[in-house]
Amino acid sequence: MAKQSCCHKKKLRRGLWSPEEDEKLMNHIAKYGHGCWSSVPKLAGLDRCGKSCRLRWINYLRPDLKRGTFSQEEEDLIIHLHSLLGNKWSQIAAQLPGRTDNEVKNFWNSYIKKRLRERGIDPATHQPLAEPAAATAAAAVTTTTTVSRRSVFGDVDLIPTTATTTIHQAPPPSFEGGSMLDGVKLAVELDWPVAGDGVTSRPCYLQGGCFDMDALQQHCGSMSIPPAPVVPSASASSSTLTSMAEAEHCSTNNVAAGGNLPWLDLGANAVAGAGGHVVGSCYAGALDELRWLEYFDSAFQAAESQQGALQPGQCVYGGKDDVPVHFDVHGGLSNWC
DNA sequence: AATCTATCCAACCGCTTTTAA
DNA sequence: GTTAAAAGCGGTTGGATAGAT
Repeated sequence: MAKQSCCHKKKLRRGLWSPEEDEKLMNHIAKYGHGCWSSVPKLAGLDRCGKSCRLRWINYLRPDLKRGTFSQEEEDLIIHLHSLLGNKWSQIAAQLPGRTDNEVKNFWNSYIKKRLRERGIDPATHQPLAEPAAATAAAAVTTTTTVSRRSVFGDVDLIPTTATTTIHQAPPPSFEGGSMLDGVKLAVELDWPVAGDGVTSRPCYLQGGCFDMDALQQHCGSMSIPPAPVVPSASASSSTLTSMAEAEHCSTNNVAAGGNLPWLDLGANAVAGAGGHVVGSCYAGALDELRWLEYFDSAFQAAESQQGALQPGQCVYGGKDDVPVHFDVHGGLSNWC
């Protein structure tokens, strides 16, 4: 028999919160803080369980909540972080100031998942959905152990060091001084698989590169990989173009298109320059399309790049188009520059 | 106008982890 | 070291609402 919740046991009120209940809870916390949540309902005069009060406060009443629709940058960041962390909603939400894990989770399930599927991307794996063409590409990937999954975006510092999955949160990303992806620099301690534990290949992301975890473990051991310089990736550029378009849409001051995105000279300037001076809001839709197409394409690059691996000595960022290079760690770490 | 269907999101459920006794 | 309570987390549910028929 299923265990009854605390609310059931005590026959407490459940369901939606009334404005009066919200007010009681807010007043109580404003005066005394929440302290021990189990004592909050009694002290606040609420017929709720402490757990329910806590959830209501965290997800709805907290004054620092942002609420409202998610921005393009937030969406980009969620997709990116999900590709790294999976359904670790609290960790993802921690990178999004003013957003709750519940909010992020709902947004993912109701919107992002659908959009990814529409574009032929499996939201669970961030790889192309199984289709004839995609299956071929996927088969190519499985022929080697060097590539398992590719980062959708390539501009986040991820530094594998030890054996946990702790995200060290950088200072909150700024919404004003740059794109969110630009603001978030993550150092991740990855959960290294132990040989024979059944985990055959997990991705390790380092600023546009994608590594086979086992391979990296073999090669790195306890070595520390120095953070590579922040280099714009082609995949980041299109999403940022969208952001730029939106920024332009929101601002009448015509802030220079790339002004708040210092590292985004690549695609940004190309478009802004070619189009005159700035990207008008009317291009936002097209840019969004571009972004998604690029995202889709990037999923195939895993298969493609492993066939055209870096030549010995070739710099990861030495490509003529600044396309993030995806290389084999077995012989590729020395190529990092 | 009435009904059906899809979508969104707040809240709940139950499990795991952390903390305190 | 053990146990119970509290807190945290991710998955799921159900009600409200919008849009389609």
